[in-house]
Amino acid sequence: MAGPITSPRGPYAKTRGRVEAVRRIAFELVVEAGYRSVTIAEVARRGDLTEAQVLYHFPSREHLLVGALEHADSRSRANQQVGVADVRTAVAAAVDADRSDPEVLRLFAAMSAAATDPTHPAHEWGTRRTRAIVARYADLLTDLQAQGWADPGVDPHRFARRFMALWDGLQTQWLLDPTFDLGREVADGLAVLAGRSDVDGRHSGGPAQDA
Amino acid sequence: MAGPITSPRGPYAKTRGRVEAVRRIAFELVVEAGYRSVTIAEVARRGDLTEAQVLYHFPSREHLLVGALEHADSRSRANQQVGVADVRTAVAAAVDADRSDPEVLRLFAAMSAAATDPTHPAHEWGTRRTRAIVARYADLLTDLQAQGWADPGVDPHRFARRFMALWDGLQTQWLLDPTFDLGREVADGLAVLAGRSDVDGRHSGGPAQDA
DNA sequence: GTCTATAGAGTGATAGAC
DNA sequence: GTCTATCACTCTATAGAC
Repeated sequence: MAGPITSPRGPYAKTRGRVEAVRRIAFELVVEAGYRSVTIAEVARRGDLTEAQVLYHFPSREHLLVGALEHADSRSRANQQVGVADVRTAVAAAVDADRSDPEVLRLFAAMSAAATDPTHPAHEWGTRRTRAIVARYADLLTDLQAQGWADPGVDPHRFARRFMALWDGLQTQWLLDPTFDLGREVADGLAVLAGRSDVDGRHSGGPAQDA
Repeated sequence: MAGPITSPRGPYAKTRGRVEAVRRIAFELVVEAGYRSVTIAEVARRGDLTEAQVLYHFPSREHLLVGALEHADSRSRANQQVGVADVRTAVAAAVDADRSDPEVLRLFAAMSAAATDPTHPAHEWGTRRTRAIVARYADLLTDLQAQGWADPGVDPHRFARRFMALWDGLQTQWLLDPTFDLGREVADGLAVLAGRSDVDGRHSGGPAQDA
């Protein structure tokens, strides 16, 4: 796993504590007021540090945002042990958990796009995240196939890519205009991509509730 | 259609020409060096304007980027009349066209995420874009159903949401790590979402060429 | 390794001239 | 309506002290 990207610069250090504290402050700022409100000056104020101190540990504002992201990752990893008992309800639950902090989702969306540039500080974070998620979803499909829920003809890796893309894309649409049931759309999308022709995307419960 | 968001402030004006020129300059900067290189100073230099002049027509850097986006939109609208003869090759062709300017795609991805915030200058652009695309894809599915290519049980509006989400998501993944065939993935994803169980996502050509 | 001091570039707000 | 002038703030790079 190789540790977080914005790690302490040296092996000694007051740094460990500082860095952790700053990450938390940045994260809280995101939750409270959105990532656009995260500024070096504001983080310094809240942490009772000078701007130069913050800047020493996080060489740029973008690094600060990556720090907030990592803090969010470590937090949600705790809640992440969803049983695979019923995947669709598990997915819906995951969506619900996310939905309570839309500003964090916004940060994820913005960083995922920015991370696309190899020179961006979030690049490594984005690469790791994508690899990890694709691997997890591929495993998920394999399980679902073993349980007879998913079509055994679907390739797990390609499924994983698609499901991740679909989830991220739906999330962005939902952040833009939260008038549809994200949990339902993600869950139904999962079923369709898993090759279940019985469940939705089709006949089932009728058209979604938005226009 | 109501005209572009970054429209001239008044009805008279040198403005029309200026604004158009600046939009073009910003767009070209994106193509050449990525959206991060778009700065008020650089645009002013290239347009032989003062920074204050640029700032008058585009009250912030973000507005400038929206301008670049609109320029891109108007450009691609020309090439956009793809026949629906063979959808999958049409999709692949669209992907190819896009792929020649990855920096523009990056701008789209970044702005789509940022537009999510109702106070962001790109919000209206994002809302319009999403509505337009969803409407277009819904029509597309209806056509494909009429032709017997797509499963008639699939709801066009929900399909449209999904396909847009999938395409956007795959594009971001591809920008991050362009080691898979984006055109193929989008085309196959379309088939799966349209309810064609014969085509891919399954048995067909074997696993994709990347790990 | 940690931090101070400083300076330069980029962003954006305002008051007022034309 | 269009633009000049000016200023305050944020970000970031650097040199060097502790």
